[in-house]
Amino acid sequence: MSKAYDSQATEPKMWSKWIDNNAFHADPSRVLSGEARPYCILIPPPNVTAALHLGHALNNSIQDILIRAHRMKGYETLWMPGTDHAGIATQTMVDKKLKEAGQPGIADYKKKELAGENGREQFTQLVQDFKDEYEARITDQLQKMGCSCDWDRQRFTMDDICARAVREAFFRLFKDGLIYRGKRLVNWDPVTQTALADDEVEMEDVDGFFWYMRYPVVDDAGSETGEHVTVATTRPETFFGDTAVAVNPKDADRAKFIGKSVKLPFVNRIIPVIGDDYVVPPDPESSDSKAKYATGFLKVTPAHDPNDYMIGQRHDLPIINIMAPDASISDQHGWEDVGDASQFLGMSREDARTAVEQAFRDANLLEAKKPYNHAVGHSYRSHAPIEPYLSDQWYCKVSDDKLRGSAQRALNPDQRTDASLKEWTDSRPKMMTDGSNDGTMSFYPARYAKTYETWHDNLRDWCISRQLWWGHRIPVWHKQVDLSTEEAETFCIDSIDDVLEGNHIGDGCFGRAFDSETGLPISFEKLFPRVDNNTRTFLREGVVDLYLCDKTPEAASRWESSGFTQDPDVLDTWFSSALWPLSTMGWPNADAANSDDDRVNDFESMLSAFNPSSVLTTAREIITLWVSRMTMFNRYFLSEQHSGKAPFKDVFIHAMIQDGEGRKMSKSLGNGVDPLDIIHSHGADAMRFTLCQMTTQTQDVRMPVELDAETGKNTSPKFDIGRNLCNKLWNAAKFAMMMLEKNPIQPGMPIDPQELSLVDRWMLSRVVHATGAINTAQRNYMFKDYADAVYDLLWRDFCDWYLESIKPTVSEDPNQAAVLRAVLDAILRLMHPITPFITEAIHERLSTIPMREITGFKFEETKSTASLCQSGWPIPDDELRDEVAEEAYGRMVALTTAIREVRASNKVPPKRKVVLHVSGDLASDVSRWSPLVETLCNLKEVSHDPAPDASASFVFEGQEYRVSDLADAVDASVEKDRLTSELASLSKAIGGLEGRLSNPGYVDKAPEHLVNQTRAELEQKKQDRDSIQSALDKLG
RNA sequence: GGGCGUAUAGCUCAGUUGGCUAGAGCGCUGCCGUCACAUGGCAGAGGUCACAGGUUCAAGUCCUGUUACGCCCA
Repeated sequence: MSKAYDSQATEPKMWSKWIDNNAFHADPSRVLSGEARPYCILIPPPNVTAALHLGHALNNSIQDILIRAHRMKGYETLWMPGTDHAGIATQTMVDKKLKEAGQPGIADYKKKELAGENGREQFTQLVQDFKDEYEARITDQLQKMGCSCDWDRQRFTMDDICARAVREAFFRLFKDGLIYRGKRLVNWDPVTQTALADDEVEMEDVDGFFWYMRYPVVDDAGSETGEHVTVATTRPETFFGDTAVAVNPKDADRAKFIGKSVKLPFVNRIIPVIGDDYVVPPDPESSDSKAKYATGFLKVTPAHDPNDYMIGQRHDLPIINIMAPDASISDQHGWEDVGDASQFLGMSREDARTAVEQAFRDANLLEAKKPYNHAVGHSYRSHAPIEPYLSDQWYCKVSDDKLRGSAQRALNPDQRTDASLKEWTDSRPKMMTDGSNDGTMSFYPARYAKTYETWHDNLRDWCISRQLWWGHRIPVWHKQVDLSTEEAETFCIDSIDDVLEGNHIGDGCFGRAFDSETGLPISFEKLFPRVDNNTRTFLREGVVDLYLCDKTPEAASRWESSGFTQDPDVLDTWFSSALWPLSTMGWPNADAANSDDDRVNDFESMLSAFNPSSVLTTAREIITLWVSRMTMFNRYFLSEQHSGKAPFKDVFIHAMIQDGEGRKMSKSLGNGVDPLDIIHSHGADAMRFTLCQMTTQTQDVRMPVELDAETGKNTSPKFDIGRNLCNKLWNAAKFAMMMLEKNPIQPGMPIDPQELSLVDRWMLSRVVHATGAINTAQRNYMFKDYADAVYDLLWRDFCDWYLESIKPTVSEDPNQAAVLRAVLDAILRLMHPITPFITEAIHERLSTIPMREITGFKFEETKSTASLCQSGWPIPDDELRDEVAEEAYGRMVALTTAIREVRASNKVPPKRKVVLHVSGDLASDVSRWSPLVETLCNLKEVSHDPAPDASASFVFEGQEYRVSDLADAVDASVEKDRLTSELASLSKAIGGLEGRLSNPGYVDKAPEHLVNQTRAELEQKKQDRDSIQSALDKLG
């Protein structure tokens, strides 16, 4: 074996071994037959937009640790891998790359599409190529990290199987009335020109202004009365779309204006002054900045402000959209009465703001302009300010109890809050109801349940359409139909030949009709009025918009020949992500999935074997974006009588890695660390161990980032911890196996642990302790505790003490050799989930070394032992826990430490052997511990004679002992200093203990065992002090 | 404005239901080329547990308030 561990040479070999053994493949039939319990993790599919960063490395290391541990514990283990198409992010990224390369971007392809030249298809093909490249790159990264995913089942959110799930889900929700089309204000990103969901909008504080604009009051005839009202606004450029001015009816000074009218300058539109509670009356002294800056008059622009939209709804105000999709001022999208404002048309909203200010100023209509800092929504993708924009969008009615309530009820009742349960009485989990499936999902750490709960309490309907090309196209076809025509009648009657009920049109297709005039839905009953019990007729007047949702692959050919056009929009990426627990398992059609995927043929078993999954491991911002939606959909689509099960039992939210200054790692700051760089410099195991050890229960962890001068790449000294640990393991194993190969273990009957030496019994007991600690840590997702337990077991117990202790005896003691072999094996298994490559490599060699069983030192049964990765987890009997050995060995360690201190303070050269003088009880202990003490303290001999004058003293368990032959002469002053400082610290401790015991409250009220413990401790310290004092006295 | 988190050694972090003289790793100081490992060994220095009150026999830990920083939501 090499002097140091070589990760670069080892990792590829071990990876091939696992793949050749098919070690990661999950077999659902073993679950369904009851042979094995399932353990399943669905990977949070990384976006194909970019390579993985350190946060991914952390998240996936955690998942692999859990997966590998459970595989070794005998579970049938599935880790489902895959990637996410990430609609807007990927499309934007490809567009940017094309532009950087000087090639046509999406704008050019849009022109092509308009010209009928297939621009959409050409562009999405380019994105597809990009996706292929990044998917391969991400897969490679995960494999380099050692991720033991079932690679035969890898999915992509836009592959055929996932696409079928999306069509099915959309169809069912559409049919059930949980998807609707609505003209609403959306969060519009004018740069990417798409709607965004609420959670895709980032609030940023912006230094802006309040503008105070005067609107003249007019009389009934429209003539100015000479009065005016002053509105305060942060967005003067939207005034073209004002359709009212509002005041608070309780505002005594201004309520008199209600019912009057004002004239919009330049536009010359006459708009009413209305009363609405929403308006905040002005109060210059108020700490509320709204009241402080308000004038009491609010301009109401329903098409460009969500609050104004609500006011507009309450007062039935017109909604006038004054902008084009790129947010320039336009009279082409719903604004007709331009009046004298045509000079502003075509301006960007930023230019318009300046121009409007100037125009008002010139007309003496600008009263003031005050600086104002406020939060403005920005697109998380383009970072442009969001424009509230009126448009037709598809919504998923997540506010329905079947979705929202179901997600609330999924939460473990211990993690619900009283306030939420009180407000949402229906959301109380119905745990007592048979088959309710409620209350089964728990968050770790528990505090994150609150984020989940609050999100649902405040949930609004989810805008699911995106004006993009990269994504799942909405499976809806539209046609405006004039019902009076013969063609319409023929079409409608023919198409509903096999009407079953409602608007069900044929197999897999469902339609809804809306009155084109009013936009109101037209029911089936109205469209096909009943003549008598058996006959229906057809409504022969009016124009309707027909929307047909068709989930079948033949949909396009079926409807487009009849003049229908497919909705051009795609679905929000999270719609397909939300189906991940279903689509990856072949839902809704296992047979079709089997034929779509030639790698596996057991989709029919997957859903029942592995859904719900065991745990979802993710970052906290995903709770709202993804956890919620997966829960709603899984429960909705798997519901029979009751809501289906939540898609996972546990949700583990891991910490976020920041740099040394507490900033997010990001490309723009240049403080990111690339996992592949670390794998290259330190090895995958070192990276994994370090990340595992950093994973505490807090929400942020810091990783100081340094630029490596040699490679020019970012790294962190923290990874040295992992590298050093691997090297330590490598060398300890090398040493142990050298011993074992020199003196091979003879096979024989299992060894009775009672026949083993002290240090062997101690070491076995340490393994039992560590195994327990590690199991507990895993169960509670305490990854740092796991790493620390491994560190202590390997480094402190095994290397520092066990290996050092057995050096003189292991070659002559066959039982000890067997223990060494067994303990190293157990350590490799306990470490394997964190550091899979190195442990596999060592185990490969260890498994060629003969072994002899030790009674009670057992390992879990697994379906294969072809590699360590597939082998069983340690399950040592509790009887191997040996408190007597731990106590005795602990005393020996304390004695060793005391002697080493004497040696160090007297500057005894490490090579010099000294003489220990003991008498009394300790003498027999030391002879029993021989030759451990001699080896560990480097003793020439243990003498029972009194020490010569040239010796140094130390105190052990209240008695004074001496060490001689330290040097040719002992320096009395060093000795004196050491003893004096020890005496001082003892006196301080004694003072503290005496103080506690002289406090009557303590003796009376503290538990008795604690008081006794304090008394015993005081006695011991006093003995120590007296011994030291007497040693000092002898020094004179 | 609401919610959550964090503040402990120079740095990164542990510290369960209150019960040690507050721990670990890195870094630092001294010694060590020793035949598993210098990516190592042995020994050592280093802390008013953010601040102010309170509860208690006992507070890093519980309560109240304050300050600073971070994140999420509005």
